[in-house]
Amino acid sequence: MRAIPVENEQAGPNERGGAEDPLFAGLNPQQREAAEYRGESLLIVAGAGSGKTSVLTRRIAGLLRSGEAWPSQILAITFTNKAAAEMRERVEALVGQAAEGMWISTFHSACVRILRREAENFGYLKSFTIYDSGDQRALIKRIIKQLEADTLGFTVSSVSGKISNLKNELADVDSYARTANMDDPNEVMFIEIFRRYTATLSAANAFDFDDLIAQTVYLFRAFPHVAALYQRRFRHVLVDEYQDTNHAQYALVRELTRPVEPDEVLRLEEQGQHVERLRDVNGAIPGASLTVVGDSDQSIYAFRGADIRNIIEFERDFPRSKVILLEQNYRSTQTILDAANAVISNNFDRPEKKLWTAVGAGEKILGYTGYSAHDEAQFVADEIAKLREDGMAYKDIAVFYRTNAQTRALEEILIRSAVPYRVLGGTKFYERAEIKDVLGYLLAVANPFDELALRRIMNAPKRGIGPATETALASHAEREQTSLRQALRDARQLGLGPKVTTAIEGLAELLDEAAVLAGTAALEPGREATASAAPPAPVAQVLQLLLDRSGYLEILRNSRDPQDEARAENVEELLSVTKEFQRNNPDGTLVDFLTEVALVAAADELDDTSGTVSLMTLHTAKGLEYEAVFLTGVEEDLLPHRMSAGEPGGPAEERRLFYVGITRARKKLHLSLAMTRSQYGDTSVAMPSRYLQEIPADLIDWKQSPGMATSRGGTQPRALNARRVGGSTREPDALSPSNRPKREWPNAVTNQVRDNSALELAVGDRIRHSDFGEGRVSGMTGEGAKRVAEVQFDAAGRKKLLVKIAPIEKL
DNA sequence: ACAGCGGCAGCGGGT
DNA sequence: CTGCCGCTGT
Repeated sequence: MRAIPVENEQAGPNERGGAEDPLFAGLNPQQREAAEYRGESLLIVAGAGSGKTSVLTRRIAGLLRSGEAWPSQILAITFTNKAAAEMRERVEALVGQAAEGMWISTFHSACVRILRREAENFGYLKSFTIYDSGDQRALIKRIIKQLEADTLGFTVSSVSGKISNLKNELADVDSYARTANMDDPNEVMFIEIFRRYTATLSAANAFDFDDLIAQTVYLFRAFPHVAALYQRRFRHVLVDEYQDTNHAQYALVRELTRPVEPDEVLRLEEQGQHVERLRDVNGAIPGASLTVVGDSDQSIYAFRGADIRNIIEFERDFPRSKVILLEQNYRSTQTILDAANAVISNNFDRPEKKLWTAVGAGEKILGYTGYSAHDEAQFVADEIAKLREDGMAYKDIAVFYRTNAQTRALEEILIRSAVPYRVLGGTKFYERAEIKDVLGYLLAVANPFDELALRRIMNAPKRGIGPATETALASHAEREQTSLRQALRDARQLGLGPKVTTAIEGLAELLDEAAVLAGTAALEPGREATASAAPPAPVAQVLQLLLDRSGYLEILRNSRDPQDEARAENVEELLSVTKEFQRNNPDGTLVDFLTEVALVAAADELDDTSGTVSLMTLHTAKGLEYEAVFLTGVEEDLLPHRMSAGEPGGPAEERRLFYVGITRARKKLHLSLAMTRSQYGDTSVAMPSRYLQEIPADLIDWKQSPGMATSRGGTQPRALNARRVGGSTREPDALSPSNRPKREWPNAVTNQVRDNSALELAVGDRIRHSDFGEGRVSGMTGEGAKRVAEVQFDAAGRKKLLVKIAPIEKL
């Protein structure tokens, strides 16, 4: 993260004359108005790089300085932990210690805080578990198997997607069942799955990610006196990235900013809450002031329910609202902004907005078309080397891609080229099996009703508790109307083998002992007596006990599987995470630790001092900026992604994703693609993305254009942009027949793709390649258009070539 | 109960 | 190509 000076380092000279308030120094007139405006509701439409965080943080600082608000009356909500951390840091830089009393957090962590405080009001324990998507999948998988729903075509991902969408719309099983068509067996089955899923979660005293928001809304709606506590408390609610809010989040914001009715105000007063200064003439507490910041052009989360209408219809939703547009960009060169504006203007039905900058044109965009993903990656590595020679630091360079699968080729080449890099947001530490196992132990201690956690650790490490034993325990619990945890304690009654019985009892004792140590023993009814009067032990100590006595770590260390060594190191890493947690949070409980782990899963605290190139998906890139950006894989079926084609609004959303990528670059933007791309183990021809055509030709220097790459030397470098389809640069989002990429862009690229289909090749043939020179065919695989030749080149080494399009001839 | 295997489905993004 | 599932043999 960049160092955040108090002055706005991005803004140009102050455009207003006169005595300057240092708090607002350097803000342009629109930014300043947005920071100073006072009213019920404010929408700040903040284009990419327009300094919105500066505005938000100054707005907060202004409220505090003028005495309009106490820190505790401010709630600032972001989507990511990273954004929350940055905002906190920047507010701290302005107001110092006062920042500590503010809630600056993500939607999810704000809701967890509320739910933990209020859990006991609606049938949960405050030690509830948060199920991540992996847990959710595991649970759904079990339910599908129980119900044999796979025979009806149900998959884990279809079910979890549907449940998630419903929760984002604030639907629950019952409300959904009321509207469903019960003549449809698939509907009936889905409802049964959903019902069991909901029941299991609630029996486990657990919430999934979507529940965190939805349940908070239900809580507020069902208990107005609970809602009133928060409506009274938060006088200023600020929401970042408002274009990414889904319906549940929107509803939450509405609930939080609702006025408190006079009778509820009286109730608050009876509880000893201070209300006198907040009451209006009618005795009500007016709704909190709401500030939302967003940019509909950067809405890229429709897949998880984000509803762009929330921002588009803000003025209708909040009738007395004010809208302020920030269009001056302090990040990129005009060339980059021109490209971005040109691309995004192809999305129709968007509020007009054009970014501009005072910094000048800058360098052209550099384009490159590789023969393969590796060739493309080599371009990235080579250009990074050049940027280095020109004095750019690795940390100022980023490489973006659409899908995580694309990292492989990039990583291979970067390693080979000795470029230091790190992958942001990839496979996460907390998703590794051994980490989930160990966390399972902690979860089972923190929440004895968490059946999923218990099942996970039952046989990890192996103690001879197989599926049969697990089923026996579960049915015992069912029969006795008790928990799985209690069933473990009752193992002796089950008539299992002596070895297994001892193992189960050992696990039950270990968990009980750890619960006493952690101070969670009293959670189970009837076991209060075992609770210890001593204060809860630190998390690390509890974990150490669990690891020592379960033998988990020991078994990994003694394993002869070489991978287990790395797993053991990961577990040790987790142990040091718990120690670190305790240092930072001396009073932090086990539940606090587990909450942090669940919500801050990406341990990608970005420290820009690391001196590495950053690799990430386009989604991860939002909100970040780099001196130089490589946007890779700009191909049809990748960007726009194949799966977006059938979705309403899909291609438009993919275009916004491309736009987000372009606008991350400060000085130098690179666009690259490959002519062939491998997936599922085989290689196919890739077409240049339709979005490339939307960038004016004179903004891009093609080091190798798609045209050049297909017919060496024959075409003009800018053939790609040379011919435009007459008049129509706008395309409807639906994939109408007249609108398929190939038809719409009958340009040089698609027409010039080489076709060697007829070329006969066999092992042993000598060939000449226009780049790699002469070589001998050492292997042939694949059929028809996917025929691949493996060639041992005399000078260039061994390569795999897609025969159909490779620039080769037989000798 | 469990290791080892072969067959098959999946790579769309994140709290 | 990879990871997961179910089958088989011990």
